[in-house]
Amino acid sequence: MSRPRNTKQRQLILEVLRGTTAHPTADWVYQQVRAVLPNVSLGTIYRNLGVLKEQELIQEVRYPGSQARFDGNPEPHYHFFCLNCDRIEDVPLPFCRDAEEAFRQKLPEYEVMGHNTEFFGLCPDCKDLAERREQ
Amino acid sequence: MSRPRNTKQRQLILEVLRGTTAHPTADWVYQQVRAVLPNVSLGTIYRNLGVLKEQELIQEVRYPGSQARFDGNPEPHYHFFCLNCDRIEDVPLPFCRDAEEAFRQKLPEYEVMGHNTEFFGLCPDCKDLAERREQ
DNA sequence: GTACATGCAAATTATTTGCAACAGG
DNA sequence: CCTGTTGCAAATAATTTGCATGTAC
Repeated sequence: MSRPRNTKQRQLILEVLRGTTAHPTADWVYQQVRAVLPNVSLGTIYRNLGVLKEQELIQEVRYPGSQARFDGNPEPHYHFFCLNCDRIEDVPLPFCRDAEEAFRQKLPEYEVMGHNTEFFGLCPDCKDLAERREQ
Repeated sequence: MSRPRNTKQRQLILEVLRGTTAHPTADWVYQQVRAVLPNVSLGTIYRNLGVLKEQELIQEVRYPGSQARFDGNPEPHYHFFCLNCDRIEDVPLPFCRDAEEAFRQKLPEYEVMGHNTEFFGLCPDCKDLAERREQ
């Protein structure tokens, strides 16, 4: 276990992630950071995303057919994934752990540490588009 | 929209996935299929996994830090992901759509088509190991 | 001063694709 | 036959790593 340092690269990556709700990819973060530190490398981005994840300051979100996405909010919360435009949004519903409790009751031999839930479907924009196309 | 054919490669890939509960990677499927059809290529595996997904005969499961995994059971159900050994298991709890309904009530401008939930923690084997190590 | 971190580039991993030959319906 | 599919190999995309140098503490 090493103690991570507060490099300006790492601070900036965290700021970038905290400053958006778009759940961006590593490459998007890279572009943003590069606007401030033009010599930063993509390797540094990936290494720091890994460190920040280990420190539980950020989360990684995955969805089939999409590359890794990052979330500056480390608290458990729901995500919505738009099947049409690949957008990921936060869902303003309270995070409910009832299912975890049911799991522990039924299968006590497991250690359940948490769960992720992603809803999927069409975001308002894509739903509108789809409805217009139908007519 | 083209009509897929029943090639022996595709049939076999589906059988392999239906014959395991291990949620294997594309490469594992490749090894299994190759035991029967030695000339099959990995490209064929990936192409067919894509087709089978589109036909909703299989599912793809993703978890941070792990490559794509495939599930021969296309019905919505819960997964458990072991943080220590990367194993994915099915969870024998009834699939509950209450959260989807709550989502629709609160955000009717979205079209919610479903949701995925993965629990995570330690499987029985890894929990035992961890407990023994603690002593 | 001593790790940890960086930039750079090369390496690795995972997945996709072009194409000529093949095969299912 | 016609068109979807295959095997092969090369290409692409995503991510990781080795290493000499730089920098936080």
